[in-house]
Amino acid sequence: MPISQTLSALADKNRRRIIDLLKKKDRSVGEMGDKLPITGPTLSHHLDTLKRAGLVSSRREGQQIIYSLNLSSIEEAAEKIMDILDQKK
Amino acid sequence: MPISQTLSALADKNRRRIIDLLKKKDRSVGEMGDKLPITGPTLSHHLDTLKRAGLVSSRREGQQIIYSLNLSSIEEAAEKIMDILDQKK
DNA sequence: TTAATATTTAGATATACATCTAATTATCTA
DNA sequence: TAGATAATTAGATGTATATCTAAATATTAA
Repeated sequence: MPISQTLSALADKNRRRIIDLLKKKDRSVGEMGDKLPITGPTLSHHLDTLKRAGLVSSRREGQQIIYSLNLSSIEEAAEKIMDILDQKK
Repeated sequence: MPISQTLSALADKNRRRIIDLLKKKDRSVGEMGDKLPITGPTLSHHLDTLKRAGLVSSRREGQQIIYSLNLSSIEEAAEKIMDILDQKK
């Protein structure tokens, strides 16, 4: 995944709040919407951004879509970012 | 420094190239300009962005402005980003 | 003090993005 | 199958940003 895309995805506060919510457990869009100061469509847009950046995944469960953190991608992102910031590189 | 600002600053490829150049040694604007595919004014704008994000500092030496990495801020940025991505948080 | 060099600032443009309301799609249930 | 619920898509708007050329500022040197 391009690092620019990962960093842009993380640069938005509401998207970081989504990531924080998903750290605790997988959640439906509606459940996250209750905890965020944005409308459903805006939340949907942010989830799409996180998904295209590879940071989250989704699955349908009945009427709901459940999102979860993509742990391996988060790990990979952390490594790439450390590479940028590592002075000894 | 707000983490959003740090991440936005790092999200641009040319700004990451600037950081890479400054890892090796302090450099003047002109020297960096020779190594980047952008005009002087665009470079100046990126340097300003990095400076406002606290990632670089500058000093005048004669006609030239010399930029350097702000190592403590880079360290702090790395910690904050790891906090975001740390699943156990 | 005039000319040359180095960098920034001003102003313009095109693109990306965060947000909203309204409309659409998908699923479940009565 | 009709209505209710969940989520996404469409379309609009305002703001931010990456880029450029041209102009302004700061320093040095002749």
